[in-house]
Amino acid sequence: MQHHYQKLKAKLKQKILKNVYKPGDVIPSEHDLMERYSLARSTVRQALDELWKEGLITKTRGKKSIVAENKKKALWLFSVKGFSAVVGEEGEVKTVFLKKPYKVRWDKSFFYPLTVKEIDTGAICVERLRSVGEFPVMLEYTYIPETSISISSEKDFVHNSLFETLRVKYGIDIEKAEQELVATGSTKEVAAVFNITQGTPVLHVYRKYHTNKPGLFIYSSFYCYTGKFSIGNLFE
Amino acid sequence: MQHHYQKLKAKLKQKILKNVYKPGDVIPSEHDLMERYSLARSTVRQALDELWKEGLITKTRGKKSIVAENKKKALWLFSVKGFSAVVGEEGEVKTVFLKKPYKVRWDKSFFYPLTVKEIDTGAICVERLRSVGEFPVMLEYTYIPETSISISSEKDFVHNSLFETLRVKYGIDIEKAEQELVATGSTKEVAAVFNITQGTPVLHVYRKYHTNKPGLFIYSSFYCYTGKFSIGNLFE
DNA sequence: GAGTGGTCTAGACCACCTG
DNA sequence: AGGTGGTCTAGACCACTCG
Repeated sequence: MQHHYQKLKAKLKQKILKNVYKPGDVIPSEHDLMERYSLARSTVRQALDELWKEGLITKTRGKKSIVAENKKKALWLFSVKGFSAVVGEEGEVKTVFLKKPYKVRWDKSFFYPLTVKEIDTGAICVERLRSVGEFPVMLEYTYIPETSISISSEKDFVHNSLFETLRVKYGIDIEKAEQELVATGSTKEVAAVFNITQGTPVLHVYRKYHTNKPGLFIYSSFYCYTGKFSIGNLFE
Repeated sequence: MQHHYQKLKAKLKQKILKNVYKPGDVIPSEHDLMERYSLARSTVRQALDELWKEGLITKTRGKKSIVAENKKKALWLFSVKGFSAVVGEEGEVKTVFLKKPYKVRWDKSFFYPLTVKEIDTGAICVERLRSVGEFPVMLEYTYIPETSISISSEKDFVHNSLFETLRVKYGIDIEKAEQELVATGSTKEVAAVFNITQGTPVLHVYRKYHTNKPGLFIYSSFYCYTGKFSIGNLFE
């Protein structure tokens, strides 16, 4: 959280999530934000653009931007900030760590090609289940190269958040990500977690996170049950 | 294709797709592109950022950007420019119009809320099937408000492309889009098109395109069979 | 140390919206 | 007509890469 646009983005996001700016409200114009925070317009715009991509505001030429109505029953998870922003009404998003984080050796046929250095060091796997209200919706396996990282208990997490922990304790920031999507029938294990019948279609996502540390990538494989909530995103 | 960054993006994209810049090649630095095309750096960067989001180049601090290796068996369709960019080796992407475009009245329970004006006018539906090589991968239904648009035959299409047609003939540019994803079992009709057994999981996408014409939105509902090719995208 | 991409500033013009 | 967001310019500093 070092760049100006990230700080501004975080401030506005907080105000939106804490209902200082309510759904349907206008937010200050780019010009106002420039003056209020002593920033150049392009910096303000970068912050607002990211808020738009996360589905928090809508922008229209000639009008002020407004806080999005969060009525959708969609999960907005195609942003590297992950899962937090989203989902109105139906209930809050909760994250549960299924096991203690554990060490693994990279599988020979990992879903993304690995560098030699990555293969030499092992990885730490974190298993998490996300729920909206009572409904489990996302089962995630995250793989972090063991280089200079030591997480051995869920108590090591800051604010119960993996990425927050990486940022605060290790200075690791997520900058970008690439992913691949596949629709697949749920396995017995996945079905059990989501409380659905085996074979029910689920979304399987493979993800590779790019960090601010050159050569350091974080990988993730997760399943989404879209029967209760769809997956939403915005793009250009 | 009016803005400078869009023109530059299109030029670079052409060079990449026509293999003037081959996978693994470096492309000219931002500074070079500034001078060559007499543009400001931020304009060059906007073009390159969009190419990155479409998966055509990779960027690294301190190094020149390079043309991405298109080895992935993934469809890169989360960009409003649609389908064209993608998929190496395995074969070319083809688009087939399944029927003549036909008029429909909006369904009462359309997948996105409609304005009164939209409901009053009807819509034109275009059914298309996309294939990679021999494999059909995407069955799409696109709905265009009938306002000031008259497409009645597939021969009305420019370059066999719907969006190209809207741009050239009607001055309609797609700027942004929002979408929702659901994993679902294929219906009999969908299964028949993809030549799979009924119930095989497919990805169902609902999409709303925002255009440069205020109040004009284009809607799309499509199915992706991800058994042969996954769906890929990049984000921040 | 020179080159590169990431961030940032301080202006500008335009098309669009509203009163 | 004045305000708004979308595009654009012409600079600047930084962290990083590489020879």
